[in-house]
Amino acid sequence: MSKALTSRAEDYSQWYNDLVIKGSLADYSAVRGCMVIKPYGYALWENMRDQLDKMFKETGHENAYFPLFVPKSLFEAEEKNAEGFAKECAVVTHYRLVADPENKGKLIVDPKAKLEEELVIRPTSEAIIWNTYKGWIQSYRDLPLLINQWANVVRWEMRTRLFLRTTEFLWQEGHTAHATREEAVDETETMLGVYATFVEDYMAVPVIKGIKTASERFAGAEETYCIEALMQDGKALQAGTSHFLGQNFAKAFDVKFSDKNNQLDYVWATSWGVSTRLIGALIMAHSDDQGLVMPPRIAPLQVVIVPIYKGDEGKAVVDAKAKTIIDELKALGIRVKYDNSDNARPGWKFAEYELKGVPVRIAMGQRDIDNNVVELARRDTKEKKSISIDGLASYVKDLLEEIQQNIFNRALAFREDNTHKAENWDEFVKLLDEKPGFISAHWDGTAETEEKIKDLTKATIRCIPLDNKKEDGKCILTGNKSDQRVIFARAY
RNA sequence: CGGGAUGUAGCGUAGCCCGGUUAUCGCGCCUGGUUUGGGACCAGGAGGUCGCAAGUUCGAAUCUUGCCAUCCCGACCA
Repeated sequence: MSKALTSRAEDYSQWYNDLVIKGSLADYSAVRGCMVIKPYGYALWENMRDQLDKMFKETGHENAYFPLFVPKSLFEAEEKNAEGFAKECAVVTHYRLVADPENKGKLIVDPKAKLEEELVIRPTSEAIIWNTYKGWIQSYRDLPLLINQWANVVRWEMRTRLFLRTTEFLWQEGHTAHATREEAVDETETMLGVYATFVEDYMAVPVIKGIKTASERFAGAEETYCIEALMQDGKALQAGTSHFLGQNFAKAFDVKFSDKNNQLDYVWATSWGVSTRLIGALIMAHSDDQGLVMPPRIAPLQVVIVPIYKGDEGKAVVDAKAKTIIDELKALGIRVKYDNSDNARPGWKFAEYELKGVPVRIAMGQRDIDNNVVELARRDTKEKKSISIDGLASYVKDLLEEIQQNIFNRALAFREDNTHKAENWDEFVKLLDEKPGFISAHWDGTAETEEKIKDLTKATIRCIPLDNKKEDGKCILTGNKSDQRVIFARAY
């Protein structure tokens, strides 16, 4: 079986490091479960972030920034939320170190510098944001309040997984306040749509939009919407969530507004987020045995040009020709790199840029220039052909779009090939072991059954699809009546 | 935090059971040269608290104990 189909994101990273390829996506830092995002990986994140940010603004949102530290008393305010995150909070208890009197050159926490009230490092920012909103909202004229923040958060998980579950991670979290339930629900669904569009159209990863069951719901939410993606090893990955928070936070933080009739009511809330986990999704959805495959729309580099030459004079000739091509590509807004470094030979460069997933590679040498062509290689299909230099830039522009489509179609075909229906328990168990992927099956709707299935098989209900058709059937475990299928899978 | 495994150069490793000169090999790195159309070749070179600490011993990478870290499996999870 190929590496791509057996590996998780962290294996890929390890694999690149094993081969000592420069520019691998991440390294572990000294802190357990944290990651250093190297420039190439960060460039990818920036492209993702810029696109998302644009989409948030198009839907009327603004960015703001709230503090990293959350006083414990604020954190406690919304009980369910606090309870849900309590087990994984990093907590600041002191504000100073002093020299260790018993151990020269070492430092200890100064016992005299104990904080009156502990500070929780945000695992999510509802508490501090809603405490702030309290001062911002008095009237229906202040609503809706549509704010997003780009930030880092810390969740001290028992077990970490590179990209998918690091102790500290980068994300965006939107927090909105509305006058009515309907408007808040609309917002929740709108933002889920934004995520689905982004992940499908830009990351080329097909997703299923759905809602979580009660037991998988975000702590403090009334309803959790999600997008679920399928990785190449047949495991599901929750790629983004959008929560309808009801009036829970407004009540916990006492955020009320006067409506047009001067009636006082609590505001309705949503929150939604995606994180650097999406990078993991990208890696696991598209990579193959030659390395990463970057969808052109968010690829840090869309085109790399590798010159082939003999001696300094030969190099000068190719450099000059390449210059005109690069200018044309840049004029069309294409992210291009010309790698004429003398450190590595062409074959080495080919392999390296394949590992990095650069969608299009152009190789050119004297032979090509004489024929007014270049050799053009696609990362997604590994096809190579000679293309005329005339009109090359627009050809490449079209090709990038074609690659984007092809990568998405391939991932979609994979998902369809690995989505099965199970009609009874035996089929369900057999599918899980033999054809891992999404399983569409009937469930009686109870938390007990869901729990039992999880215990028996490790499969969880990923979501109840939003576009679900009603269909009479029997629960695969209990045989009780069911009126719709839900999506099961083993998940990350 | 429970069960299992592993720690030897930047990375991957041999050696450990059965203690004994200067710790093995490959990749990478440095210098010089020849090369350059799919991860080049030759020659020379640098790089090690053998995870940490204590113990046993004339002698410890190797045996013992403790600690630390990492990985896998659970519980937890964007």
